[in-house]
Amino acid sequence: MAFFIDVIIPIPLQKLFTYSITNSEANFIKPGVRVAVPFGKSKIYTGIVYNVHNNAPTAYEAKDIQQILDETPIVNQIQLQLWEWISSYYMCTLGDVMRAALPSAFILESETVISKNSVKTIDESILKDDEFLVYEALHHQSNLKIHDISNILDKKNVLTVIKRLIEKEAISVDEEVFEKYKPKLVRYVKLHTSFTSEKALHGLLDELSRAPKQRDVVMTLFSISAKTKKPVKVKDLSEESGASASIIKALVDKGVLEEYHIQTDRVEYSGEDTEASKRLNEYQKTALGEIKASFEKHQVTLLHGVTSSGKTEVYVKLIEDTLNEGKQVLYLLPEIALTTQLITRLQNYFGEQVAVFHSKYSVHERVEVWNNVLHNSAKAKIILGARSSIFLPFNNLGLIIVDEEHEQSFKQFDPAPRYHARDTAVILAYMHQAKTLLGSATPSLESYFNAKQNKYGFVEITKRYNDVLMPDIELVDIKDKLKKKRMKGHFSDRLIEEMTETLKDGNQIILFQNRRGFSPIIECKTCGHSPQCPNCDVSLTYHQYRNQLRCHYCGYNAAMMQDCEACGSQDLDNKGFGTEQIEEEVKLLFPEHKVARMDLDTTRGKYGYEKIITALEQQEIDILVGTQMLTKGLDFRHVKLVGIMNADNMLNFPDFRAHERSFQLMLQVSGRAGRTEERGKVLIQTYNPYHNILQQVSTNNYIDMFKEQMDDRYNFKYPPVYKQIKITLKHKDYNRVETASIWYAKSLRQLFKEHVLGPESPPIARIRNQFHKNILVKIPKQHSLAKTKEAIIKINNSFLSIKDFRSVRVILNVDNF
DNA sequence: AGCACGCCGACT
DNA sequence: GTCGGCGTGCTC
Repeated sequence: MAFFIDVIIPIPLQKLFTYSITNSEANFIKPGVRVAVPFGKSKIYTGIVYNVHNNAPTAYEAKDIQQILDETPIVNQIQLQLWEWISSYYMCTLGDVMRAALPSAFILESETVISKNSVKTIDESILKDDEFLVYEALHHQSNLKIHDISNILDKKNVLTVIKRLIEKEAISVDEEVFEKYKPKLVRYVKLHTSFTSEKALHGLLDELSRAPKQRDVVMTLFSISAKTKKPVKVKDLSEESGASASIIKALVDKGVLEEYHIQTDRVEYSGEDTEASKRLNEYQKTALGEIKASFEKHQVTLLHGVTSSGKTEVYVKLIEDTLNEGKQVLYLLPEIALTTQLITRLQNYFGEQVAVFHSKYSVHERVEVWNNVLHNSAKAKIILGARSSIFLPFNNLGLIIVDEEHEQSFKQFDPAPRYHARDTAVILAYMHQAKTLLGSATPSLESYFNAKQNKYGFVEITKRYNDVLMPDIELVDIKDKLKKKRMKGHFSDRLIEEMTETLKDGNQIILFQNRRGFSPIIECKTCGHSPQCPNCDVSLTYHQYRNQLRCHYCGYNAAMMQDCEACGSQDLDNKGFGTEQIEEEVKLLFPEHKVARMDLDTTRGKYGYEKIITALEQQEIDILVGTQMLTKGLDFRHVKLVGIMNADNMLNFPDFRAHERSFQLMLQVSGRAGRTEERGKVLIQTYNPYHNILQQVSTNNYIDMFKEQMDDRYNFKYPPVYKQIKITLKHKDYNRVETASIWYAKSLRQLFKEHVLGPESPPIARIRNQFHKNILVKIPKQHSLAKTKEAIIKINNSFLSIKDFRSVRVILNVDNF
């Protein structure tokens, strides 16, 4: 009987591809195994086996696979099921999901390798200039990659040159697949077995008496292995004995020492013994009990605990319980909250059972975590990770914790799969028959709504840890202050007053400004012109630290000009303000205090973020100015004052969630104030202190905010009352997207009537020279989401069959919030 | 997504 | 006249 496999290929194509395999391969191959398959004319891709069957395709001849890459599946059945769910719910291909799910080191791709034709030498005079350049390069290097050749010739289209060279039989090409992951090997040494007897050993030491350095090394080796009773690393031996690598090598060459390698993990925890988890206070204990009770009835439970209420301790207890049942735990956090602080805290409790998985890890490290989870290793019982860790190969999951559940960064916007990690986690937990705990001080409306609807269980902690009071929040009317001339730059007299007071007591201050850059916009005072990005429809932002103008959308940058490009006037003005300018102003106001800034620019690099945090922790910084980043993961005892420089720019953001987000953001930032006995103080500067959201923030009234926002969501048919799908069309020609989007919206409207909004140009209509158009489909709760998606896919297919529209890129975004 | 094939403008 | 631009179609 003939055997075939359906394979997922990591390209955005809807279909699976069928390959033929031999009978003996069929014994080996199981779903979830990687195979290398030929695809198209010359490429070789890594595919994941989806299933094995005997149905020969009728319309075409199935190709043979090139090789099997794994002995056992690296992806399990539950994962394949989850991939399936993501691809159908978020309207993307399985290939898209595969690309996002697997560490890139698992996805091998072939590369074309060019080498000189060794069989015959050719007459160089028949070669053209560019051909000769390549041919000559092959004299120095045995083989070249496509990439190397484009460097040599300094152009991108090199395929024609290569083709001509093949015709002239000067070169040959090969497709090679490279294994990207290499296990890390550590060198160890031991005494050669011929010296194990007492007598041989004495002989050896005598012999070495004339080589004291070498003798030392051998003696050190003895003492280390006697002390640790473990294999001895070359590195340790050389450090301990002070001997250079060459001395050790001489001993190995002599046959005195024997060298061997052991594969080790790159990520290893070598901390102190685990400490017992803390005892919970009364409120935490009650909450824990309630969560457990809630899990009896609900698969998902929402934990609403005010900032600093000690949610983490409650999580720790739940994790302990789950580990005792012998199950794995996934602890999801937004990327920026994954700080060393939290990692160390959990490692103190659970030691090496904690594995961390996030984007700053190298591909190698990720493969190791993946394998540890796959083999249910003791090193990966608890996974602490950002959104992509939902893709790890869990086989025995008992609990998923989604901390800071309201965070927007759980949703992936680009590229596909545009999944929401919190919602996907709920599905994943369901597939494992596991429980999900969502935690937040400011839950998202949708989660709170689900809890209200009794879809989720609900538990609250209303008191802060150690009964610390909630910070005192004061609104400062800067419109009034401005009128009364009580503003110094962007600082009101109230804020300066509180800052002075705080600094006098030796406490720290955090200033929050929701915008980066020095002053986003440069404007000519004479003609009103402001420099624009050539690729996007935005004004360029001024960045003082490099004295340049930058575009936040495409990365374009230019040197800051001296005079206006339009009229030549030298009178240029800064409009708006960002973190850099606040930092400058603070330095002028409080010259004797240490000021630092935390935003995307200052936290680049692997440890940029940690450095600032440590400095603040050790009180090397008195005043920290920053953006969003400040809201997460910081837990400092000496921050007493938090200043929100301008509440209005977030409230006025054109998005249906702007109010909800502002509320969450302001409360989260406020939560940074006064985490110990002393009560913290928060000042919010605004032009509109009577704004409902600000009133709700200042009274910490989540319920009111929820009710009022939900009314709006009902009235304007927004989530969580309605579901929504956003369709974005992109093209470099404005007229093309325009007509295309009108066509698309019209087709949608025939089916969904008034539930279709748009097409509309987004506030920034052009990004990277592509014009955008948005169409929004709102789906009432009683409508079937699946049917709606089917209909959209149908419309999308007819859209793509129209010749004029084929070049328009369509992006479908389910739950685009 | 790649990559080959095929048809039109700007250069030796 | 060729080189190289990118619109179009296909991939088991």
